[in-house]
Amino acid sequence: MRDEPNDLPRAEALLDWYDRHARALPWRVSPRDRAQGILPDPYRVWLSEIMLQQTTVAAVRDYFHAFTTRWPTIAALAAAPDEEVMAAWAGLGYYARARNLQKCARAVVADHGGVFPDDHATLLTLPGVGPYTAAALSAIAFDAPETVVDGNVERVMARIFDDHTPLPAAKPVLTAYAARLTPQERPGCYAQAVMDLGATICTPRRPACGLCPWRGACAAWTNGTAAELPKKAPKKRKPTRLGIAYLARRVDGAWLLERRPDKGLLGGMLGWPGSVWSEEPPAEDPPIRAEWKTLNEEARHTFTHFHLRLTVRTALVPMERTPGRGEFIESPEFRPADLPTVMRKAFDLAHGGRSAPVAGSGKP
DNA sequence: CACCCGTGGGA
DNA sequence: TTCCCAAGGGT
Repeated sequence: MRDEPNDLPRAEALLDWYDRHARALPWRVSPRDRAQGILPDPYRVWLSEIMLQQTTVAAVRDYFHAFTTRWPTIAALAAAPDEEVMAAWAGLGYYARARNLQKCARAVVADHGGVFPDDHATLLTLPGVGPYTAAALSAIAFDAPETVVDGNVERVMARIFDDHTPLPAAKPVLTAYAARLTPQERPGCYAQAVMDLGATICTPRRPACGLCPWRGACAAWTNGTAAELPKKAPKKRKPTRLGIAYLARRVDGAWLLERRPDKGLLGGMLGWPGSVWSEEPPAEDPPIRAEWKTLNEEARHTFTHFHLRLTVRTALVPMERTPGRGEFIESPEFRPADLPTVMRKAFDLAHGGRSAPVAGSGKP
């Protein structure tokens, strides 16, 4: 860290800015309404926070609307079949979130009478709720003065204090800075305000320092280092893995699909039976005996830590033939939108053209 | 602590 | 094309 600002930034200055510039979001209660003592439904706050983990507001919007329309309460969500929740989450990514969403909903119903706990320590015990989400729920849904630290807050703190320690090593220090600035008053608005500041003004690239209410107290602004912060540890480059997907269609139109195991990549999601994905050319492993044809184009997809090139093979199989693995799903019940994106890409290639989103599914 | 876990949009 | 990034959590 270099020169710390002489004066700490004041929460009041940020709250004034937030009162004027708060974004209206479907899971949010406006600052004006919060001033009247109105707090948001903890269920909606929780759902939005889980969806927003490592995910943009733009990507979350439609999913949030679809979920809250279909499952308006945590009891409704807890009662929903796993497959329906996984299908509704399809395309949003990080599918462990959806599995933990169900676990958490059921835990709240079973262990807390269907009422979201308002205690920070208890929140931390819930599946899928870590330090960030527990603090966000405490602050936003219950107006408790907890310190939220997400990627936005890390960036804002690194700049305010001009801290050049690379992430993730810097996280504890940045958390301590954030705690120093957290006010006792209006903690819910403050939590959303810091994150909004990071999302709209103190952005990763080309921060709009000229518009920042905390500019006067920002060491990085003084030193001209804002744009290069926060520092990050160098990333590894992604290897490319190869695989084969087998898209079998029965003569009656049913598709052969397979539920993936709960653990690991795309856990719990529906997908095409296929080979293992590795950097070596895959061994053939068809799920059913058939005359397989290979598509000219392969499906390409990038996951968190590798690129995938997926060879797509298709076949038409007679009614009486039984698969070695997977299960035929009748055509009317099969919705491509229920598949994770990589599987939908394979389907689109086989089917010719992008599959249409299902009406009312809320998917892009 | 290091690694695993998706996706789409923008530079 | 390629890289980076987004309201992290679990193991």
